[in-house]
Amino acid sequence: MKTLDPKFDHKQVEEGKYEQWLADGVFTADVNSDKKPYSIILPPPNVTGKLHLGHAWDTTLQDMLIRYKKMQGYEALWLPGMDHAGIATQSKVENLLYEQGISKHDIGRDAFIEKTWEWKHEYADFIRSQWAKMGLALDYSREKFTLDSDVNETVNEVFVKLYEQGLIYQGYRITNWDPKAQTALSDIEVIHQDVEGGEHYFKYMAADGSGDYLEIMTTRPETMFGDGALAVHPDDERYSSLVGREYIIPNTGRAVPVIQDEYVSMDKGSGVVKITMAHDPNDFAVANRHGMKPIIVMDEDGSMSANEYVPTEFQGLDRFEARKRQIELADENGLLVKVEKIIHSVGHSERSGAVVEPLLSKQWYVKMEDLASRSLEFQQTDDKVNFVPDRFETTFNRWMENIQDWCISRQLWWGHQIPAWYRDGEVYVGTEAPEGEGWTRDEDVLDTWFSSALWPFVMVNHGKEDDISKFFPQSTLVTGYDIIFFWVSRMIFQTLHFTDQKPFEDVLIHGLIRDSEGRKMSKSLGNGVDPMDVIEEYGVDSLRFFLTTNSAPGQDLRYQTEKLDSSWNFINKIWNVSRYVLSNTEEVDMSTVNIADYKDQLNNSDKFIINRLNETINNINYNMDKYEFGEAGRSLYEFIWDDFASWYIEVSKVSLHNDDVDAQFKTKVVLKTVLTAIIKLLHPYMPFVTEEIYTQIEDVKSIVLTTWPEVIELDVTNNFELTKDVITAVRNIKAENDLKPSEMVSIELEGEPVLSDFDLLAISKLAKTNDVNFVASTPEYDAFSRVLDGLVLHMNSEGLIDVEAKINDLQAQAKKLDGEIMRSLKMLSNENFVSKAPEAKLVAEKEKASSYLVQKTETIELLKDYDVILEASEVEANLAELIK
RNA sequence: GGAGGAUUAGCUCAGUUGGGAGAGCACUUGCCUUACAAGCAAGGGGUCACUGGUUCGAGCCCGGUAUUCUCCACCA
Repeated sequence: MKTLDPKFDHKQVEEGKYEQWLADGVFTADVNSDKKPYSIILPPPNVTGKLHLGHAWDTTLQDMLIRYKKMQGYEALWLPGMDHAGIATQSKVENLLYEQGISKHDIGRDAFIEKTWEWKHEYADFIRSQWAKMGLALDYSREKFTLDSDVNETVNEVFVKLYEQGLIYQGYRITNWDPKAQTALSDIEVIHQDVEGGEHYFKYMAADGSGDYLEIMTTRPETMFGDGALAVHPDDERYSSLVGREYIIPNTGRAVPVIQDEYVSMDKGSGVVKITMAHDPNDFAVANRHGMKPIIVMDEDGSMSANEYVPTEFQGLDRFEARKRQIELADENGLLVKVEKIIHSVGHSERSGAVVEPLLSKQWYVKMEDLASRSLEFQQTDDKVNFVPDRFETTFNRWMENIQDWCISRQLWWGHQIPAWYRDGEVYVGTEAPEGEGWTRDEDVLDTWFSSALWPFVMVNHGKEDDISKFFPQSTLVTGYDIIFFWVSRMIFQTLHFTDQKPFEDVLIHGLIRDSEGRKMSKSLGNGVDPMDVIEEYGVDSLRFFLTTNSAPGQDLRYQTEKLDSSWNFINKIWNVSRYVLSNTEEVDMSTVNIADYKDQLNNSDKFIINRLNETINNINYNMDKYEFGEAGRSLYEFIWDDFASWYIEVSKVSLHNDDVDAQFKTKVVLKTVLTAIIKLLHPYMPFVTEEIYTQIEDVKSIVLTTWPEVIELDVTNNFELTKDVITAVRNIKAENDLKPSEMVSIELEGEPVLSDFDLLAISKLAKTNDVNFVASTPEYDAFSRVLDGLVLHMNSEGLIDVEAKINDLQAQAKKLDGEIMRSLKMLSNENFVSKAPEAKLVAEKEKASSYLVQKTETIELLKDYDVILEASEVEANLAELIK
């Protein structure tokens, strides 16, 4: 048998374990197993770079669930994968090329895609090495990538089917355009940020030369060249006479007519609005109602178009330059009324950061109405996807209720190319290219989330039909609340549509990880923390325990090194506890020994620790099943540190140093039984250190292959209070001892001799005093006395007691008891409490009250010896009456 | 404009059907006690944001207010 090193060294503990797990195939799920299935699909990370702390958190939660379920006897599958992350990856590679002075157009589509695959392979390897560091129980035999050919096939099939069902269509309308990445975006890829802008008021002079003008406000003067009309509300009497009259766009010679539309608000600004149909979604709608033709004045790169509508000096100018110039020029021409600075919300591209431009273009859309309503109806059924915490279901529902059609085409090269072909205005959509000459394929690719949305059924649909029947729908999806719209909601409606099933039973939503000051971790702030650095310093087990026990579900988590120190200390504690137990219990073989065989030899402390272990196991099961990892972790922490290490191990030393060989062995059995359970319970939180320790308890390949601890079925219920007495006695004696270390000569316990000889021995050893004995009545000598639950503790300091201090001490005890008695009286004298409270609560309260009364009586008796007369109060009499 | 968090000890946060306010870190005191000084033992510290209500009883449930964060929508 190996022994544990004196000092916990996370690097030594982590060394080689992951490789061994993979070699032994402990993470590989068997589709033919009889065991109940449990499955999770890993939210596929983007192949754009390294994993950050948020990934570490997300994956640790999943890893805990997988290991927990495996040990509980489930056939647990955790399916890894990565996402091609279209726009994100493409811009990374473009930047890389840009640094070399190359544009993607220089090398062409095929070569660019080849370069991107190289990038992908490099980062995929890197990500896998990070998964290994984290210890993730992933089944690599099933690993997928969103651009794998079989995934691509499914994506194409889905696209074609949706097209045939009329749920995918091409639309010519205003979309969110990223002029930097030069692609369309969906609504949720646009991030609104408050920035400083201006409300610019221009004069649109009447075309008849009368000198009349209308005052028009705009925040985007550069789009004025695209105006097609000025609009007023039909009911606005101020302007009704002007309808049809024409006004000249400032700095141009072009005049536009006044039209009426209910879209215009009479009470906003001047009540006259310019209609710029190709560069504003609302204006586009108005223009369509009036049969106006769109006028495009800006190109895809954000520069002003070179056409008849844009004045020559503006052509090719960047949109923001054009804005400035237009204002200047209007001012020079006396057409600028005023400019008011404002803070307003402006859409930015999630990826490139560029200000998003509403641009008229032809794109592919998913029609959302039916898909959304089906999801919403499904969430009304008992079979619904269960959100944890459930408030996120409301978030989901709200979004679904207000959803717009989803723009899915992207003007990129990296991604799933859209399976559509064109010839002379004809459109063909199919999984294969159409027959015949002259067809050209759509150059666009699909939104990266279009393929991610299919993950739940694509992932298990790779030629393994059995996997689907066994592991689909998945059991739990774990992700952050920032991903609900992008991914969770889309998985739900796509999976419902294509499989008539939900994608997963539960969605566990966690928060965001923040820096120590509560700010989001971001590149621009430079406050990001690399999980690999944390692992280097604290070890992965510390990181995992920190991540899983320091927040409640759905709440954000602040990264604090103090918490990691604390986690490290806990693991160090576990390490030392294990060292103690293992070095003292070598002869106990856990594969043959059974604690039930020793049930008649168990002392109060043995039963106490088993009782507490049972409570802890129940508590952990309860909380793990509710995804309350923090609560489960705290319960383990308290049990291990307070009950096992601080109490039971100290008591075990008394037993092990005693002469009774049978008792010694029994103590060893308890020690090792409890340790074995603890290490298993800890495993999901800290796989590496528990593997290290467990393989020294039993000869097994891996702790993952063992079983989850069960409650020990022994009658251990009646010893809790006795051991509490022992603990309280030790605590009291030690407290006194600290004050007067050399003066205490003996300890007497007055009352029925309910404690065993071993208990008495334990008290004297742990409190470091002379023998402890039972006495029938109050001793003659002066002693500090404490009234325990059912016993009176006398600490004999042989006449050195300060009598006044002792009296004060006893009176303080009495006063404290009075408070408790008042509280009990209040509750028990309340008819509503007595009649409404659960029976167990009532009984417990009566027992408490009874104990307080006895203690108070004892205290009064003790005070009598010093001629301090303290009568029992009316309150106590009343309470005594109630208890009967 | 709409929605949802958060508000508990000096700091960061738990608090599981309503029933005597907790942890980690920090602080004070005493200890190198044969698993652990990254430890052990003891201790101080809180009108649970404010306010009304329900209840015998509220940190917890309901209404309102304040502060703060986030998301969604709109802004010609």
